[in-house]
Amino acid sequence: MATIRDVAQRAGVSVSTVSYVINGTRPISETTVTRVRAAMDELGYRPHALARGLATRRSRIIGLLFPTPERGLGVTELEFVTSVAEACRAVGYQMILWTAEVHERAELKALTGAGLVDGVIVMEIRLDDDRIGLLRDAGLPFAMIGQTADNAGLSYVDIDFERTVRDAVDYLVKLGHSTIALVNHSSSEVATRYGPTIRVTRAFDAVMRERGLVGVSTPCADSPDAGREVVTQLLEENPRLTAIVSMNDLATVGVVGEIEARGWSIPGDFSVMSIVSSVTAGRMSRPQLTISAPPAKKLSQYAVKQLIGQIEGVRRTVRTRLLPCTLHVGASTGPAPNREHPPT
Amino acid sequence: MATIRDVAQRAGVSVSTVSYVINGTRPISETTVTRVRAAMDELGYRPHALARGLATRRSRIIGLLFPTPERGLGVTELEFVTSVAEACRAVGYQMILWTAEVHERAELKALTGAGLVDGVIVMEIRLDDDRIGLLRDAGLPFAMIGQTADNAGLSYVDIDFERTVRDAVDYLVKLGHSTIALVNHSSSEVATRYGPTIRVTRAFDAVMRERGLVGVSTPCADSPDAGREVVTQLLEENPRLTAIVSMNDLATVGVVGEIEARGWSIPGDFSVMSIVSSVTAGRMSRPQLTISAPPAKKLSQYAVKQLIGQIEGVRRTVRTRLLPCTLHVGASTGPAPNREHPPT
DNA sequence: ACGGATCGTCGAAGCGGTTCGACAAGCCGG
DNA sequence: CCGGCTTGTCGAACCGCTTCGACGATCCGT
Repeated sequence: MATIRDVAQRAGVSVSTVSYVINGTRPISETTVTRVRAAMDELGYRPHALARGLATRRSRIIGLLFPTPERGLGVTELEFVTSVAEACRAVGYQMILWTAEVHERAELKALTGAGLVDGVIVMEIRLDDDRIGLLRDAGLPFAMIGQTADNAGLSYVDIDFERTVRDAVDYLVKLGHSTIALVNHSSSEVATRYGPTIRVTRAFDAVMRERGLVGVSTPCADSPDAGREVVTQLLEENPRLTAIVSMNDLATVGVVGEIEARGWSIPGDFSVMSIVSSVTAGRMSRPQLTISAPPAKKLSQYAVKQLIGQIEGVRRTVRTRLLPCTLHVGASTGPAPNREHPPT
Repeated sequence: MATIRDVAQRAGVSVSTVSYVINGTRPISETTVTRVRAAMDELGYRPHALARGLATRRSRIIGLLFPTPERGLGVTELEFVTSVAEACRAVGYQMILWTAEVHERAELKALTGAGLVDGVIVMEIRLDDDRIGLLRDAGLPFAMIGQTADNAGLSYVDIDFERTVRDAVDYLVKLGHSTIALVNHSSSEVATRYGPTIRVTRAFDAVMRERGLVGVSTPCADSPDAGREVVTQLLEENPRLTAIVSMNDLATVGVVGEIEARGWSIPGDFSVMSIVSSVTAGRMSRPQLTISAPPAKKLSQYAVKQLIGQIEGVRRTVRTRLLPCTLHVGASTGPAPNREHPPT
C-alpha cells in the first residue's frame, strides 16, 4: 500500500504538503495541487485510517450500542441498525455494532476506553438506564435514540409515542370506536422500565380520559397465546370493546386469532391495529394489519447528525427531536360495528 | 487518558517493558509484572486501539459486507448480523457494518483501502458475484456466508440448501404427501443469480425426481397477493397438490390465505411450510407455521473463525462448511388428506 | 575463575499520518 | 530601495504503541 511518503516523493514535494492538499489545511498553489493529485491517482493512494486517526485523535468511527432485546429481534429494530449505518456512511463515518448488554462500568470502559470510537449512539433505552450515567462521566460523546426519565441536559431523538398513540386513537375514534383497549408489552418490561412501554401506557390512558372514552390498557407477554388470553379477558371485563391497539406484534397474532375464533370478522365486527410496528409485520398478517411504523431513517439521521455535531464540537446546545410513527392503513380496521350488545 | 508512557513511569520501567507485559511478547520477571499490572490498574489504563493497530498493522476490526436486499429486511438476516457481531466480540474483534452495495472496484477500494479492516465477511452472495473477484485481487482476507458458482480455492460457509430441501420434503413425504410444490423467490432473483433461489430449485427438482414424486417448483413475487395467485395457478395445473414448501415468507402469507379462502383447513386439508425462514416468522402466522430456520449463529461463528484464521495466518487450507436449516414443526403441516379428488 | 548462555530490561526506530513553527519568495506602500 | 505581509512550502515533532538489537547481570559447566 502506498503511503503519503510515496506520494510526496513522486510529486516531488514534502510529506506535509501532501497532507495539506488532502485536508485543505493550508493554501497550496494550484500547480502543486495538480501534481500531488496526479501522484495520488497514479499510486492509488488512500490515507491510512488508523494513522490518520492516531494523529488527529479522531477515528471517524462511532459505536452503535444496541443490546438485542430479550423479546427477540424484530424487523423494526433492524431498520434502525441499517439506517444508522447508512447515515454514518453518508457523512464519512463508519459504524461499529455492539450487541452486548453493557451495564458494568468495566465493560463500558473496555469498549470506549480503547479510543476506537469517537462517540456512541445508544438504543433500547430504559427510563433509568444505567448506561447513560456511565457514558456521561466517561466523557464520551453520545446520542440517544430513546429517552431516560430525566433528560435534563441530554440531547436525544425518539419516537413521539404520545402522538403515535393519539394518532392511533384518533383514527379509531373517527371510525366510530369508543371503547378501545391497549395491548402492551409484557409486565416484565414495565418492571425494567423500558421507556416505550411506559410512555405508551400513559399516553393512552391520558388521551382516552381526555376524550371521555373508555380505555383499558393491559400488559401482555410476547406470544400469540398471551394475545388470545388477553382478548378473552378484555372482553369479559368490557363486552362493548370494539377495537384493540397493540404494541406487541407477537401478541397481535393471537389477538386477531382469538377475535376470529369467536366468529367475528375483522374489520367488520372488530378492529385491530398495531403501533410502533413495521410495514413488513403488517403484511405478514391476515388480514393485512393497519400499523404504524417508526420513522427509523429520519431518527437515525438526526441521531447521527447530532452525535457528529457533538464530536466535531460544532453544536453544544441540547437538541431534542420527537417524531411520531406514520400510519399505514391496512385491512384490519374499519367502522365501529353498529351493535348494542356484542355478538356472542 | 493514560498512555503506556504513564504506566511505565509509574511502574518505574521502560515503555517496552510495559508492552511486553501486556502482550507477553518477552519474558518479564514476576515482580516487574506485578508492579506494571498495579500501575495499569491504578491508572485505569487501556491500550489505544488505533495506536496498537498502526504499530501491528492489524486493526482487529472486520467488515461485514451486507447489502440490504431489494426484497427488504427480514428477521432471518438480522440474526446473521447480530451473530457475526457477537462472534467477533467473543474473539476480541470489532465488526463494522457496511450496508452499501459494492460493485465498483473504486467503492470497494474506498472501503478496504484505508486499512481500517483486517478482512471482510461477505453476505448475500450471487452465483456470479462480482465482489468476490474484486476482493480476491485486492488481496484482502475474506470469508463468505454463501457461495458463488465456482468456489475453487475459496473458503465459505453456507446453508446446506440441498439438505434443507430434502429434510422438508422427507418430512412431508413421511406425512403421506406425494404431490408437492415449491414456492420460491421472484424470478428476478433467479435472473440476478441469487444463490439460494437457484440451489433450492435444483435440489427440490432433484429430490422429487429421485423419490418418483410429482414436484413442481415456481418463482413467486415477494408479496401475499403473489402467493395467492400462485396457489390458484398451482392447483389448476395440479389438482392433487396437498402440500406447499415455500422459501418466500411474504408469499407464504398469501398461500395460507388462499388455501383457507377455498374453505380448506390447514393442516387438515392442506399442508404449508416455510423453509429458510425463522421461528419468529413462523409464530407470526396463523396457524403457526412449520418452518426451518438457518443456523445463523453457527454459520457466523464459522465464518468469523475462518476469516480470523486467515488474517492471523494460522490456517491457509480451504475450509468449507454446510449446515442445513433446523426444522421447527408448527401447526401448518399434517398428514396428507385422504382424498381421491380434491375438495372443490 | 572464566567464557558463554540465558534472562530481564532498555532505548530507539518505526507504523502513517497531522500540525506547528520557520522560512524563502513575491508583493505592497512609503 | 527597504521593512513588513502574505503566500506556499518544508522539516521536525508528535500521536501511542510494537519490536528489534543491545546490554548488564546472573547462572552454568569445566
